[in-house]
Amino acid sequence: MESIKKSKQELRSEETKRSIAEAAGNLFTERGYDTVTMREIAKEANCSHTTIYLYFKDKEALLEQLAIPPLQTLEAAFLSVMNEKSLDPTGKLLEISRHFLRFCLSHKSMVTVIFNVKSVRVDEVNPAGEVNQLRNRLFSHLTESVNRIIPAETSEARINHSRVYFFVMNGMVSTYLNSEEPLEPLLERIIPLLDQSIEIVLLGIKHKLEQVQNPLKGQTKGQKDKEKSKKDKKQKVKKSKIEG
Amino acid sequence: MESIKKSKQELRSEETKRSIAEAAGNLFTERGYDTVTMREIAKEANCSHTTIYLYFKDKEALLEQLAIPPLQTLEAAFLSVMNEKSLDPTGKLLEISRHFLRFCLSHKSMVTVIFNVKSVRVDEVNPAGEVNQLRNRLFSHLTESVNRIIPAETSEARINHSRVYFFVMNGMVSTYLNSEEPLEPLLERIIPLLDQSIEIVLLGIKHKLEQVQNPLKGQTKGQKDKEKSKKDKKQKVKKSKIEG
Amino acid sequence: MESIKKSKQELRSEETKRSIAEAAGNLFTERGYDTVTMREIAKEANCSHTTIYLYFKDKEALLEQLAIPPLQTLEAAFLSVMNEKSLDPTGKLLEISRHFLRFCLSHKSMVTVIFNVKSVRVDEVNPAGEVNQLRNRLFSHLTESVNRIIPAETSEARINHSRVYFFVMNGMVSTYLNSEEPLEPLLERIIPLLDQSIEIVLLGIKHKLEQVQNPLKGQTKGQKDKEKSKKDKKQKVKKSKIEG
Amino acid sequence: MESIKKSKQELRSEETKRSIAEAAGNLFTERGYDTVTMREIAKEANCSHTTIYLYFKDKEALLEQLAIPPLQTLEAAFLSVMNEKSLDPTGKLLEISRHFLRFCLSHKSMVTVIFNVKSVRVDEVNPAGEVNQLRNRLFSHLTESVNRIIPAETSEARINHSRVYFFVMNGMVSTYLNSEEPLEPLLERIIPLLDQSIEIVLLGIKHKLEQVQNPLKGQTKGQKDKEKSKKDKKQKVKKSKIEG
DNA sequence: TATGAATGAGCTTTCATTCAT
DNA sequence: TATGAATGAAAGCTCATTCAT
Repeated sequence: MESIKKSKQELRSEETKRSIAEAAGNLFTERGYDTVTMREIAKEANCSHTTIYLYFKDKEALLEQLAIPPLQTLEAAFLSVMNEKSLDPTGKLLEISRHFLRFCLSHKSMVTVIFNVKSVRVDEVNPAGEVNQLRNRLFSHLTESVNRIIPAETSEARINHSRVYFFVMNGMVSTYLNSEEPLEPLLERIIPLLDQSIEIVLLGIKHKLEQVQNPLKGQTKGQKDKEKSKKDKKQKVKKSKIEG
Repeated sequence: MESIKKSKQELRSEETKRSIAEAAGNLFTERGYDTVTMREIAKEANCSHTTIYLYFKDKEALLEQLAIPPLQTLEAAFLSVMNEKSLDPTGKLLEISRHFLRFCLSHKSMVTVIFNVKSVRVDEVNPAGEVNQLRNRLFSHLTESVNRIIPAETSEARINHSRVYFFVMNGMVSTYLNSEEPLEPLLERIIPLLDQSIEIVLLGIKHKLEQVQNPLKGQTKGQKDKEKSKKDKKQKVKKSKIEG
Repeated sequence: MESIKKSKQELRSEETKRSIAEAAGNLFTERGYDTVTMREIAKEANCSHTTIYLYFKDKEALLEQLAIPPLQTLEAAFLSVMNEKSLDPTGKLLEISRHFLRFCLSHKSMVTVIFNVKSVRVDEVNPAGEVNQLRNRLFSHLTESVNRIIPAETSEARINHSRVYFFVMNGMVSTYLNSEEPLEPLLERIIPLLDQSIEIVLLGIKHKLEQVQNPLKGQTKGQKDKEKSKKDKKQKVKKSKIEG
Repeated sequence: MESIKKSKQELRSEETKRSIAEAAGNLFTERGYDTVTMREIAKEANCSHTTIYLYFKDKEALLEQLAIPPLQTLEAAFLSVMNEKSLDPTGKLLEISRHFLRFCLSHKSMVTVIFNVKSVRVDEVNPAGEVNQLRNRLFSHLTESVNRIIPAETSEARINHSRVYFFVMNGMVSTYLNSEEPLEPLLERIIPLLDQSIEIVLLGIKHKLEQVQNPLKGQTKGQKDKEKSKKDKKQKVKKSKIEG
């Protein structure tokens, strides 16, 4: 597409760049950004460490350029699922969530480095502009997918409820981020957990909403107790300042 | 109380140690153990980096001493709540969860450093022995508190369901860990979110169990669709290998 | 011989390594291993201290690599002399001693660092294994060369007498080790001193042995006095505890 | 003597100074100057490390002040022996040599630090003035004691011959300086070696001089061979440039 | 394009020394 | 007099990065 014919040199050059990116990706993923050295990347990529600087301005740029394509691919996957006619909103949310979980666990460095605002310094001239934009779009896709399912009450309630979804997602990613289990078996094992968790959360939200609309029905003893104890909750919160 | 009179020197010394601990805690939290330097800690604590070594053997000891007492206090709080006669199991879980959330957000360094297994190297001779033991006990207290609520089905189901609780907790902590909002207002704001999230999860689990026991009742359309779509889920998982 | 053509880079690299080794050797010699810093070595070698680490794993490795090849060359010289048919035992000892003195004064660092047991730590896992082996072999070559000359009396007497040789050698090395005179003129000047000293010692030993075999002949007045004074020597030794 | 009455404070102060000096002396002796820290000295002296600075300007001054009294004592011992009527010159030399050896081995730090010119910086304003003067006087006493024994030939010959004595002394000190054997047993063991070595050297010198005066008598085969081989000695020296 | 050589900044840690009480 | 608190200088070493070929 881009060029009908590439000289051997060009091909070789591309291959070098690709192998550097692959090596860096693997190492960042396995051991995080900070602990990986340029020389290690070079060794893994079978080139000199100085060669890396021919293709990437510096270590941080390497990380960024490494991040953008996967994020774009992820967004494409999100959009594809959202436009899938054969799935209902819940199905779409599940599928998107699976994509998201898989992405985070297969690009570990991105979770810590890109999703943590701090590490991508904002004090530079638009250093991670594209990355940030992508990040924001991804989150809004997720939010939208959740909101399509939860019946519209007051927008405040809806927002609060949708947060539970994010907590679960964030929690799953955090929980399995440092797992040493190989990716595929790990996913095979935890995607059912993801499905189940989302199912539970949606079910919980549904019944919570029903409860609010019809407060006398379906309460368990625990719930009633809780209701009672709500009176002094605030006080409890205060009391629990256990640390200096 | 502790001592009637403290010399000015003693006070100064205590203050220095305290400010070092605080600075280290904050910095570890924000940027992790490895990337924070002793000189940075010293700068933040308004002292020379060599002064740190007067109070802490080395960087690792600084981390450990930072961690142990709060963790012990947290465990004491856990036990106190668990023995509280006036609370039902749900109330206990809520209260424990609040303690846990408050702890994580007020000791941010511990979340990244201690709860992430990697950072506390395991290849050394009992490097963080006491820390690890504490950590394990805390988790077992949480697990137990959850299990007291969820009706005993198969133990597998129970374990899986209780995981949702952990995902939510972990997710909340991760979400607000980097918040720059001051601690107390933040907690004031998000503890209702915590209560609500746990409530939703427990409600979801309860109804999920009922569903399983009585599979025909109470299904929503979304649920049925999901059921249908389960057939090709595995295939989907395979298909979604979107990255090399 | 070794390679027909060397690139400029190779030459530069070799020159750098050589100048580092030279600088380190000189400084170790003058001020000992511990007090010399990597930065000082670098300054003397006209390079950055980090450059040293390109050529030597660490400071200890620098020391070792500095020591082994010269020690091997020295042993080769020893063996060559010892197998030289045209020299009688005394001639061999003289020649070997000259080699030894030249070596010590032209590799000053090795005298303090290698011949002083302490500096090469023994508490590590075989830290200077090869160096120690070489060292031991060298000393046994020297011992053997001395023993070929001194007529075999009781082995104890022989050992004691041969020690005088070592004291002289060690003393000469110590005396001229810190000389600032250039090596060649210095050697030109002191090798006659060495020859003379060994000659004197051998002559002394010879006559001492004769004396013992035939105790009445050839005593000087001084000797007789000494003999007399031997009675209270032990007491003198005790008396001479002049320091607390 | 110095003051008829000392206040309790003065006594206590002197005691502190003494205990610091003792501690420093012990540690310097055992482990050398560089490796001993001020805090260690303080610990050994049962005081704070800051207290040391009340009595000694700095670490180097501590070492110096530590050195002077023993050196003075040593000189006094030298003079006492030299004035001893009951000893002949050889007996005096032996006794002085014993004192000297004992001193060096019981004040190890002084050997390396004071007898090695380098370590006592000369670029300061008379930093070690008294120490240097003492040092020089001690050496001249030794030289004189040797010269009283060796029959006066040409002064050049005398000087050269007397050097052998210094080589032996220097060699013995160097050899046993780092011995880990306790001092007293060590001395008990090596003072006979010292006596013997000096005896041999004096005997050797005596016969050497006789040889020179009467060159045909008393040559051994080895000596003759050596004489023969002298022709090409210079050439040998040249040839033995074995190192680059 | 590619690389080996070289470096400056910076890391953790130690130590002699000064400050303030 | 005596001391705990605090510090600057400097150690060995690593790493991302630039230079020269």
